[in-house]
Amino acid sequence: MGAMGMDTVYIVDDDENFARGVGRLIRAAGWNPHAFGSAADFLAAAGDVDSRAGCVLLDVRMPGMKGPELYRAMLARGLDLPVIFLTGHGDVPTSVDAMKLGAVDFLEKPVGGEVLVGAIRAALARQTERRRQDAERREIEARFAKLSPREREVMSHVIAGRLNKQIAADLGISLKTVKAHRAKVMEKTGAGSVAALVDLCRAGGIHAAAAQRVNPEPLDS
Amino acid sequence: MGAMGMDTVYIVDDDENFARGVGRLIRAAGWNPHAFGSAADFLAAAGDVDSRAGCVLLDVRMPGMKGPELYRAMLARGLDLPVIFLTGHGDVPTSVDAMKLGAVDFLEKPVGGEVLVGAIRAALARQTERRRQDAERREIEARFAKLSPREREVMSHVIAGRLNKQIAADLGISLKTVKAHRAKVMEKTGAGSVAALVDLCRAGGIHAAAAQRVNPEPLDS
DNA sequence: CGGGCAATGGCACCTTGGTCCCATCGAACG
DNA sequence: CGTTCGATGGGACCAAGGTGCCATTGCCCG
Repeated sequence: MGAMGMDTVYIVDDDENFARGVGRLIRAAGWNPHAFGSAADFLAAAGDVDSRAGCVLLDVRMPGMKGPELYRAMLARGLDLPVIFLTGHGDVPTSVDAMKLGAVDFLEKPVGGEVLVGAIRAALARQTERRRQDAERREIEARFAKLSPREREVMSHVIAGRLNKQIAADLGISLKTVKAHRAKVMEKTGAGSVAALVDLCRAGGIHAAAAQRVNPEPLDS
Repeated sequence: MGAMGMDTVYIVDDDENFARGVGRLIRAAGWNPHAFGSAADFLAAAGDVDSRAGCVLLDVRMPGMKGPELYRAMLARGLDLPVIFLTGHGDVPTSVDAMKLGAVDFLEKPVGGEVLVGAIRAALARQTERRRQDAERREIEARFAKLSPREREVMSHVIAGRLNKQIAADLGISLKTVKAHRAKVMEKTGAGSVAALVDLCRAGGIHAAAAQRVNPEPLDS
């Protein structure tokens, strides 16, 4: 682990002098710099850096894999740390493509300390937000993980607004059994009401199984 | 009105020759071009072009208001048509700022016909999606518009998962009255169940009024 | 092999929700 | 001034949801 709760800023650049300078700047700003001399070096260590708060500064022009290529490789393997591109001789198409890909920023060397620190701050803010949402999502999914397949099935009918008797008919089981499953669902998910259960499911990306949804025309007055 | 259901592509560029050429290209691709010689001209006509399907090609360098400035002015007045920037001599910072602002693309002149058509296609697709969501949203809000203030208040408690008797206590009214309001809500919104009502409210951006939400810890087994 | 658990279901009872009927009061509209 | 409508409420009644207690069957695991 790095020290304390400091965020780590990974640097991938073949220019050692530049990396050293940026590293000092980052440390002075209160973060933990970690430099790699090539895309390959970074990917090799990627397994260890994942899941931590941080962001990456990528040099666009490097021997071997270029910055944008590395970013694509990262996304492909689910490592989506926020990326800031740095380049000595940037051209518009490259910067536009990088931004379309989701880069936080695209800066030209030499870059002012203030600008770089600001970009890193933005990247880390993005990362923090992403992790917060992930945590929330996983917390919710942990609740559904406790449900048996049958219980999940009943739940999908409940959040579709079906009555217990309708669910019983659909599944070919008795009313009592539906009530039993339903009670289990409410207990395991911790939802205190149908409304809360629906909220939970929506937040967890779970949707109703083909239900009588909302009427297209409420009143035809 | 332009002809048929063709999408309109607005062009804001002080170079008449360029605008004419691009106009021909756009027409050949099946869209309806509409050129303006300056940002001021475009904004003057903006009231008429709003709410229609389309996108805008903005020249970055023009006498008077520049492309990015115009884009900001558009956003400020709620005119958020998708924008594609075009420039003769682009620099990286400008393109990056434009992309951060939400531009669909940032292309350098001279631009290949294929590239421009592709960018326009992407912009129009973005616009179509935005309009679809807007329409959905307005359809849902139309339902809530039919509710009286009191009914909306009761509804917010219902989607918070409160029982009728609790709502009655909260609002200081009788159980019977809550039932009456609740029935009106279900009738006017066309929601066939509490689950459907919750869905409708979430889709319409309506949230519950401070309720007993979901328990933090479902089972402490 | 016995215990635990998911899935099933019956019976009884109580709480809630939903829906008829009805009524009053006040504000807004023509 | 009468009508309409929102907000309020009562009574009766039925349907639906929720709970407790109980039982059976089948599977997996130690």
